[in-house]
Amino acid sequence: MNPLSPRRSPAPQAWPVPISEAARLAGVSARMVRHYESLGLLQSVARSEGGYRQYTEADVHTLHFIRRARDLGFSIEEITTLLALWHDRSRTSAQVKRIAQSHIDQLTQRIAAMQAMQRTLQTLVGCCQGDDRPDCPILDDLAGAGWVHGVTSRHAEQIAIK
Amino acid sequence: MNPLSPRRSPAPQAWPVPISEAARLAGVSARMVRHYESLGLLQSVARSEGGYRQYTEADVHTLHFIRRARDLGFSIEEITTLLALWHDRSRTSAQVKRIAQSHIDQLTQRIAAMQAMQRTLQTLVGCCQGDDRPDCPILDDLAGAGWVHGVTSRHAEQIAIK
DNA sequence: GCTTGACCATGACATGATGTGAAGGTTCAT
DNA sequence: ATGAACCTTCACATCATGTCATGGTCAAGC
Repeated sequence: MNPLSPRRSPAPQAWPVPISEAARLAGVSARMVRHYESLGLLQSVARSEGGYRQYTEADVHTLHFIRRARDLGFSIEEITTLLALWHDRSRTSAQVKRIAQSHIDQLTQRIAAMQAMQRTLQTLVGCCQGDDRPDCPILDDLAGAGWVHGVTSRHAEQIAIK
Repeated sequence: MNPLSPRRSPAPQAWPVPISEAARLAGVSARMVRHYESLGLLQSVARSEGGYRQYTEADVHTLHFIRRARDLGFSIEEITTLLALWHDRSRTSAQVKRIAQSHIDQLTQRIAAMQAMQRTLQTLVGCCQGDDRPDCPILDDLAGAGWVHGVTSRHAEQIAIK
């Protein structure tokens, strides 16, 4: 046998598969596979006599769904809902679309907040000589250019990030 | 005395001030003021006989610095460095600029990752009827449109977010 | 002086998604 | 039957922040 190949040959899948194989196929870590199960995203995983988890093709498909959703930035809570809709034959596409649109909106907000930070920083960096001298408009800003004992009123725009 | 005003009048600051006042002036929570101290961002906060922290104007200034840096998205670790540079008279503006630029670059990456998600989602949402029927390209994508038992090869572009 | 209420201190636990490590049991090819 | 590779569960760590619990302190009014 090829000494480089794992104990169970990776070739033409024989179901069910152990957790490491399920994780590999779905593109997540075994750690997260167990975690998703503990969160209820993956129901009723079969077990061997010795207590080992055994994954069916459907299980791996679900894991892959979760992976893809996470790649798109959905939270576990949102994924829970998406999975439920996926399995619900009486769902409406409007329900799914609403979740996706809401997520897009969240992304939009967070992107805007980060871009605001970026703009401010870019301005400061643009003003900084970046030489051997200690004078630095970046530190001046952080220290509060207009700081007078007591309250400041500068830095008005603070968009909430998350 | 005005029954609506707090125990200590908020008027023309008398130093030192207790933690609640320091927090209010700096725009952070008292919880975080203690936390920053435990992290070493704020050294040697004086204490009253009863053990209460007493903040000087310089302390509040430092807290305000931290607040501003956090608003710009700097991590505590970066802020630690920025504070050290702030207090280091032999610093060079190049050192500060390097940190800021590095942070801008991080922001750029994260923004790009989120925009990629957003684009993908926007495309999917644009394809979804959003009506009463169950057919939904969004779910189809998550389920893996081209999913065949075993590994998928779709969804190539995955920029690492953080 | 004693009570009262507002304030403060410390410490623990929670978040969300994930990694890491320890201690011990299982599987399977040799 | 042995040993390597794999699996199990549990606990702890991350990061910045909130909240809660328990108990001590301060200042004002009686």
